[in-house]
Formats: sequence, C-alpha cells, structure tokens
Amino acid sequence: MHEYHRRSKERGLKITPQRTIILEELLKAKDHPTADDIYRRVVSKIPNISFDTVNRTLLTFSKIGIARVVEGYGQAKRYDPDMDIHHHFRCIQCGRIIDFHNKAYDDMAVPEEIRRRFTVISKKVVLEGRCWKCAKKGNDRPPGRPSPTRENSREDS
Amino acid sequence: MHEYHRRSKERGLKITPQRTIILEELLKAKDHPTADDIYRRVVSKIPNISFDTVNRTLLTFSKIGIARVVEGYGQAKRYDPDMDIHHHFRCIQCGRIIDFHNKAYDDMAVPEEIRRRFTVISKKVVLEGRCWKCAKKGNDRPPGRPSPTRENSREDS
DNA sequence: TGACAAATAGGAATAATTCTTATATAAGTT
DNA sequence: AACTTATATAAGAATTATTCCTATTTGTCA
Repeated sequence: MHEYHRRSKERGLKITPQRTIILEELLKAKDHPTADDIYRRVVSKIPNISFDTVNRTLLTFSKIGIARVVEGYGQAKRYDPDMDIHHHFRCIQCGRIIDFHNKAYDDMAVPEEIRRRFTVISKKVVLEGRCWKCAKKGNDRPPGRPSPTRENSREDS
Repeated sequence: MHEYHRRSKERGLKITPQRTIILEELLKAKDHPTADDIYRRVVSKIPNISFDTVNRTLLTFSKIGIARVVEGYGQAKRYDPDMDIHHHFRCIQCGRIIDFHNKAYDDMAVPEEIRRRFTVISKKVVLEGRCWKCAKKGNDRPPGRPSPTRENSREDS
C-alpha cells in the first residue's frame, strides 16, 4: 500500500478510488485471480466501475511492480499480489497453480551465459504434474480444458 | 514421429494426413508458434484445412505428450515441440521467450514437501527480465502490450 | 481555484478459443 | 476389397478474453 503511493508518485500516476479499491481486493486475494474475478469483487463496492478500468488497472500494477502476471497457458491472465520470490506447481489437468517456498530454489545462481545477454529481474521454478485431486480422479479423463475461470476454491490457480 | 504413431495407436487416435502435416510443421518450428502460426504454415499444404482442426490437433499433441504448451501471460497459447528438459528466459517487455539449457537447473531436486503431495512430471526454471533488444531501447516505454502474435523473428517467444 | 494531464465509463471492436452439426474417413474385421 | 463404426474433419456460429475509442470526469499541482 505504501509502495503503491510511492511508485504512483514516482511515475506520475494518480491515486483514484478505483485503483485503491482494486489494489485492496488484489492484496486480499489468496488465489491468483483473473481480471474478471477482481472485477466481480470490486463491483460490489463501486457498482458502476467498468471492466476495462479493472483490467487496465491490473496491467498498470504489473507495470509498476506491485503485482505480477503469473504464467498461464492461454487462458485468462492471472495476477499475483505476492512479489516475494516463490515458486509454482501447476496441475496439467485442472490448471491449478500452487505457490510454494524453497530456499534451495531461491538461491540458484543465474547462469553466466544468460546474465551476459539479459537483464534478469526475477527467477522462479515451475513444476508441472498432477495435483492430489486430479491424481485421485484417475488420469483417464483427458487433461483437456483447464479448470473453469469462475467459482474457484482455495489454493486455486 | 515414431512416438506419434506409437502413442496414437496406444490411445486409439487416428493417423490422418492433417495431423501428420501439422506435426511435421510443428517439429520444424524453431520458434514457439501459436495455433494460428501453425495454421498459416499448414494451410499452404492443405488449402482447405480449418483453423479448428489445427487448434484441436495441437491440443491433442500436448495431451499425448508429443508437444507442450509453454507458459504465456494471457496471450495466445504457444506450443513447443522440444520435449527435453530446458529452461526459459522471458522478456517482460516484448514477451519473447528464449530457451536455454543448464545442467545445474536440470539436476535440481524436487522438494520432499512437494513430492509428497503431487505427482511431478516436469520441471523448469523461468527467468524474467529484459532481452538485449528491449534493454537497448531504454525501459522508458511501458512494458505494456507484449509483442505481436504475428510476424515473429528468430529466437522468438 | 484553475488548468491540464491522466483516468474513467460505456460500448464497440478485435482476438483467441471452443462448440455444434453434418459429413467424411481411418482402422480393424470380415 | 467391402463393411462397420468410432473418430476426425470443415465450416461457421458462439463464447471468452482483451483492448480500443471517445466523451466526460477527476486528481494534482501551481
């Protein structure tokens, strides 16, 4: 929240009630909400807010570094308010993304070859496989369509 | 190609000329093409193929394990025919994804905590930052819209 | 308070993906 | 080689996600 004010001023961005409430909702989120998810949560507080504003604002947040877009696979963008280093496990069946922390992963060095050519800002390990729920269901069902965008449970993508 | 026949038979999938040509194009690709990219390449060989067939087929390939969908950030899905372990660098400005190999990364152990709860099938490190081209341009331009879906150069996303 | 750049709402437009349905075809069986 | 049938296809409609356009409003700073 403090970062929000600091970086906004730094970039000449205005503090609007819409942005503030969108940020509050995002920070509150324990999942990795889509723009549409946030829109639904925010619209109850600012009934006439437009989807475009929510979407634009989330992109703005990711540009100024107070949220990030997490990796997806062609579905809707998903945002993550946790800017600390952490890693992801992704279920190839339902699309759920689960955060985890691991010191060894945090400490991995960036290869010289890469550092020479690029400016590396962040680093993360992505593991893929099946979550306990999908493994239980049996892997006979096609891993086709990832989980629905709406109505998400805990520890969700 | 052999895997294609083996796994198709295993799953009761048919070998159709469309699928074969789509696979050939995918294997030929040195970038990470979108379904639309592949469609454009294939349509010159099978003029009346439908986009839907290409899209469906690519999804099928990723299900039977002869291609994979690479991480994106809300843009079109991108496919990768390289099933061997490798890692990605992604430019937050232009969206370009660059493959690289690194033995130390390949050898990282999967944390016990994760192995207990999930079935891990693949593992990869994703680095993010700016590529040399975007770093040169100066980072004044908003990192907003990622690179265009079309007209991609080499070493592209 | 006044000026003005930036942000917003609302709806239109575009992109990406998937669905529906009628038809065609690969692959196994005779 | 013909038969059978589950699977795949084309074509276009429909859905979902995202962005653009424009008139209007609103923070911010002098």
